[in-house]
Amino acid sequence: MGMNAEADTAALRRGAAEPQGAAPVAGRNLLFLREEELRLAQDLLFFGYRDFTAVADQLLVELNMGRAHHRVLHFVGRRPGITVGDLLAILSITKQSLGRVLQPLVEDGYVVQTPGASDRRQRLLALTDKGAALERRLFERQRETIMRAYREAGPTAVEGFRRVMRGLMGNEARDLLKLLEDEPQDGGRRR
Amino acid sequence: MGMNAEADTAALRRGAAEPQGAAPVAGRNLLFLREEELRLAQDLLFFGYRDFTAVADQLLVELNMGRAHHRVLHFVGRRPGITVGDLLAILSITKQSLGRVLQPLVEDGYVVQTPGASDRRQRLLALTDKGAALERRLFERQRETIMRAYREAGPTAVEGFRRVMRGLMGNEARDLLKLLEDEPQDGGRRR
DNA sequence: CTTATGGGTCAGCATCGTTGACACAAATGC
DNA sequence: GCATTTGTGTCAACGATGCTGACCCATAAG
Repeated sequence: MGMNAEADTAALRRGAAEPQGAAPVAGRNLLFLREEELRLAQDLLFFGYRDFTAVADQLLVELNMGRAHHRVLHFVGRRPGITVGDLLAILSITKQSLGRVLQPLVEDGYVVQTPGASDRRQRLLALTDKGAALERRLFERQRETIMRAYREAGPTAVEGFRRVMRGLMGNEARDLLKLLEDEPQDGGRRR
Repeated sequence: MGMNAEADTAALRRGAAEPQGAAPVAGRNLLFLREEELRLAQDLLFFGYRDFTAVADQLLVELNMGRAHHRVLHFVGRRPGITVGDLLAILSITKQSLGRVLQPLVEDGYVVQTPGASDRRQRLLALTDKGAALERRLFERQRETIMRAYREAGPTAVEGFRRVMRGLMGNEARDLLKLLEDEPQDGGRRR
């Protein structure tokens, strides 16, 4: 299964009016770049993301929390010891917006802040047991959704999904993603 | 680098893979269903969707509109002649929330409402030329993003991406998606 | 010692989602 | 033919989550 259709036909790129209707699927050159296919991608992203987030939202409502809380729990869980600054970069929100969500999470004992060892201005974030437990409950919901989608689609499709999703990101997001994927327990974030 | 105990325990807790009891895909391992892989999926969806929507947001800000406006323009453009009720189902929001966005779009001449032929209570929605032009400008932005991702990933990956995204949706969303993919039911422009 | 940086916080505002209640015209049922 | 249901609009109030501007503190760096 060859991937990589690097050859870019300028005609297709510029959305030259492709024939609709009886488009042969056999050839599968760069047909997947037709306008209709790209519009479909918009739809897929909308519905997919909408339903993916919806499953966790149900639980959040019961806890009087919002999606913003979930995002914090998720990324702090992903990267225990993360700095506030890095978290802000990941979420792409302002300090004030984060504060409004983070503060209650700390007060309610879901997240702990500890001064950085090398830089005591930092407040390194981590989940408490309580926070980890909640994050896990939220994860279990989405896990079901993702697992079903992955299992039905199969490994090859999953690999393709990953490639496309990475491609949708900007360079900055790709770097942030690497941060999350790294194994080191306490990545030496230099400043 | 001070060691972070919480990081270690969290990492350990996450380590174990657990192949679930479903029938294995013929001859293939299910490693892509490990917890770490599923967490990665969460990250990918977050960053991917975030950056995908961000490109259009820039333009929207200049026009004093929000993402909600874009969604309406998109789906009305996808389905000219769509009823208010169907649009509500697609967006999964309330009549009131839609009204706040739709009303200005109509007043500013981006969308037109025409009484239904068979049911005159309905207000069938369609884009005006002005609306179609705006929707196209927004689309062009996202088109670049999707096109790049698709081209870099290749046809096989794109097919996989589609399969996974469909799998993430609930049944209801899948039905709605079919509605959008159906042959255009006339009612307006098509480039 | 001075300045830059990581982080917090107050005040106010915008967007976009919610519920509840009510209005009205047209379709539909009996 | 009248009662009910349905499709849509709308008012009022509230909640979650973004934003900007301004200012503070503690610590790091030069």
